[in-house]
Amino acid sequence: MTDPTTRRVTSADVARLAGVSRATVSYVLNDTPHQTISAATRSRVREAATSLGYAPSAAARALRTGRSDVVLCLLPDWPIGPEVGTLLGNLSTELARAGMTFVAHPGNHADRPITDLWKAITPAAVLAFTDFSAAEIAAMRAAGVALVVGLLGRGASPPRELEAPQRHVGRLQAGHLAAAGHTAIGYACPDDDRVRIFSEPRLAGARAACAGRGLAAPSVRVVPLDADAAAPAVRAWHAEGVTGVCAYNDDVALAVLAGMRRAGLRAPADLAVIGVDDIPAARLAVPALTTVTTDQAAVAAHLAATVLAAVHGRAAPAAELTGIVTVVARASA
Amino acid sequence: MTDPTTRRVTSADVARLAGVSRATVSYVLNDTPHQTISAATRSRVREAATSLGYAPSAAARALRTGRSDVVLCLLPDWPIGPEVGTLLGNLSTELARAGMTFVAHPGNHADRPITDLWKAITPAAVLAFTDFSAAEIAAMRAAGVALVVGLLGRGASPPRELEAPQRHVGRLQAGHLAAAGHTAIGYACPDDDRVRIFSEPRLAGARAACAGRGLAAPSVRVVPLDADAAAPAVRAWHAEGVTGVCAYNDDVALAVLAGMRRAGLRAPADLAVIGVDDIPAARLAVPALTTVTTDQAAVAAHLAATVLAAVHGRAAPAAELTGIVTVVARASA
DNA sequence: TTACGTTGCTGACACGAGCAAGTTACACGT
DNA sequence: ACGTGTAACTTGCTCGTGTCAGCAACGTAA
Repeated sequence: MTDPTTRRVTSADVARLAGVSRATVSYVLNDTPHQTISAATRSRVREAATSLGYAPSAAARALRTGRSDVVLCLLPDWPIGPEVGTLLGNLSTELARAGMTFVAHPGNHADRPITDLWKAITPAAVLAFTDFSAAEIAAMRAAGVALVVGLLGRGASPPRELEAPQRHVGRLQAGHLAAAGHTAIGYACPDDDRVRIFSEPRLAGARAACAGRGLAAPSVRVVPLDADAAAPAVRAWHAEGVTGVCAYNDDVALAVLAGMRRAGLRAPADLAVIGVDDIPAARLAVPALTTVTTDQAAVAAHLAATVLAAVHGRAAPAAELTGIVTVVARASA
Repeated sequence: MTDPTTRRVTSADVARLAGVSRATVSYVLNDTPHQTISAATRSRVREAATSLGYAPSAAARALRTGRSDVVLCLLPDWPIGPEVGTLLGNLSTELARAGMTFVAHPGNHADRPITDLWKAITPAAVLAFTDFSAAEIAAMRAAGVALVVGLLGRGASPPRELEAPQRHVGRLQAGHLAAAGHTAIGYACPDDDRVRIFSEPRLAGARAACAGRGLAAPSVRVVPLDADAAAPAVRAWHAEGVTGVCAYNDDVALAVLAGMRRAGLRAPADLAVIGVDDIPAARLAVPALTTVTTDQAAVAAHLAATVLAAVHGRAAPAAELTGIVTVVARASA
């Protein structure tokens, strides 16, 4: 497989074949401004490059320029769903348009200190869902990372990039239930502590929506992803008079529906349920699940703009990230 | 944000502070074998490095050594589910253990030619779900990529790494239905052509299982992820005497169940359904969905071993990748 | 005394690309 | 004839690291 005999094609090879100097090759292939190179030479160089299959060395380029055009996203250690998947895809497209390369690193920060990452890749920017410690940020700076963005984080100021839309998700859920006449509202959390970083802002948004309408704060219960385990929580809500439940996401919402079936309750008559994400299973559930969906393309565009602005030394763009969250009304609420 | 005043800490800075030469710093920090360095000097260098917060430059190291310790995975352009997510996570852990760094690039190969990738990153190996063209492979080789692995691909020889387990998925599905006494079997495909690369081997496996038992080939129908749209397909199967359906994945299986509800059929009495992936919604469905699950940790371990072997110039390990797929029997089949 | 091995370190050269500064050659204006 | 300008290049330094060859000092055996 590995073939040590075939040497790498360098710009020197191209220069030799085209009969010019290495500098000229660099100028031509990078379209360096303020350089006057004849059309004939340009095409000779281009031809030589393609005929040799020349590909510039990423390492050498990064070393020389000091920057690397790579944006690294540290993924959380819980399994990512399709929404995060599309977010990453959109982000990649958006950044590629600006000449940057987006890559994601599935995180197992327990397994491996992130510091090991910098001796493999030196990104121009790092995105992460969780917050960084001051020491981690210092380490990244030392390794040459220009920008560090924590997307979510408890009580950070200024609020993190994704904090506002996540809060709005919860606000919309509770608002939808309130608008339908529900006055006692529940909030269904997953039993996985690792998603706290997402569930906390959503719950905060739901709380705010209730407070804004003079309703009692949501009754929070943990709902495992299992019908039998979910049933007690559902019964407890019913007993305390809760008539509408906001779920952390669609999976949890489906668990609430399953628990209701076990408990002999009907949605939305006995308990209305609203989820988040609009996964395919949501529209296929019985009853079809009302949910809240986020325009991932818009989020990606905003994050990309933020990264690009910071990398180029401009101020971060202010954007309205609440209009991109919408309710998908179906039968369950 | 960007602070051009603070210069990067280099090994020369460390050397100066420790009062030794740069070479010594390199030997100490890399634990280079066959180098005799006194314990006193070693600790002086280590101390200087940590006190300065020294982090070696990934670019310079990659340039010098010619290799980069990075394994890049090109993701397909359809949204990835949690299974692929955990596969990536496990792969990352497994490779990290061997000192390699795993990153994933969400692919939109239409948007951007992959060749642009190599001028940002030069990976030691590239994994991809789709097949590469000969030209693409040549381009990667030219850019210094040691190993290229296509995980799936139609009619490739030798068969791709993931081909066998994917076929086995289909074989297990059909086998489970046959064992339950079903003799006329259907196969439910998604309406998204982009997942062909996965659905084809699975369908082939189901076909093989039917043929092996003397049954007719599965009746293939496209089932969109919508109850109303799925109902006609379900009715058609019922009309032609099909009593058991293998679905491409759990989402499609849920669509079949939803279509059955529309058509007034009951599972598993009228039509048994078996999915793939064991997503959370599967166990919460009515009836609870029987499905097939893959041990992603085992797959990750095998892929990691393959990559490591190739990078180090050893032969690829042969592994049995069929025992890691198992049926999760629930109510729907 | 001389030859030789070991310990502990340093000097210098690559790796491949970007870019500032320098060098021709030629045209133009006076 | 002579300075000036400019098109079209080239020379040479630099980025930060790994590593080979070498060098002094210090035994130690012949």
